[in-house]
Amino acid sequence: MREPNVQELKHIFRILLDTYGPQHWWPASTRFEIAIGAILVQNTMWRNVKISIKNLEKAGLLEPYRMYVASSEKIANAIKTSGFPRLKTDRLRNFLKFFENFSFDFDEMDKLETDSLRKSLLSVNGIGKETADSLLLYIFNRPTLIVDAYTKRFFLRLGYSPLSFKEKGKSQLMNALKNDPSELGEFHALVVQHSKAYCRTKPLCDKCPLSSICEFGGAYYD
DNA sequence: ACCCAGGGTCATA
DNA sequence: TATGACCATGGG
Repeated sequence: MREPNVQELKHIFRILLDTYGPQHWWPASTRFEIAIGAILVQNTMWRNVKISIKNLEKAGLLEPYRMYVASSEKIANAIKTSGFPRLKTDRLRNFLKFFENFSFDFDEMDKLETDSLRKSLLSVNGIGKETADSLLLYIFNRPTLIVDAYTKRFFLRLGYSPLSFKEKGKSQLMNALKNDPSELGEFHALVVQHSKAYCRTKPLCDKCPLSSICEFGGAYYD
């Protein structure tokens, strides 16, 4: 077991990009919509989140202050298709309460340094590491490597050690992607796309575009 | 009928 | 630090 070097990482990124093309993440028309979607998509398929967002739109709640003053019941009803409706309603409200400290203005949040912005986001009950990093990357355009279950499995399947996505490996990967938020955002989206297609818990290694460098033999899962 | 999804929190050891 | 229960709907 070893860690990937910069050349290998660049190669992997190139294959993914050539195979799947740009993923155009995060799919949303406003920054507020990204924040809402990031909370709703927790342990949930994006397809069901889209329905919830449409429902919020129809209910006139897809706007910070409108959602802020809306009843929990109204919100929960709109986001039902995303699962955990009561839990996620609380999380949305927690975020809005936090957002109020910045006058419901993302530009105000953007004034924080990345480290303190990340800590601030993590202080919200319902925003964990992955959600915080998604917001950092896709709302605030900060260079961030998002490490989710897919990412971990992705590197493990390729034969790399778990260190690949701890601090040291993260900076290595970020270097390979030039610390560029645009490329980092693309990479995460590509890993998710690739995982859906070939690298689920039950892998589909036939015709996998990474088969030439993947050491996964199908003998174990995760 | 069973398993999983673009997680996070909290209690427990 | 590291598991496990829990949150709940929709699709394969």
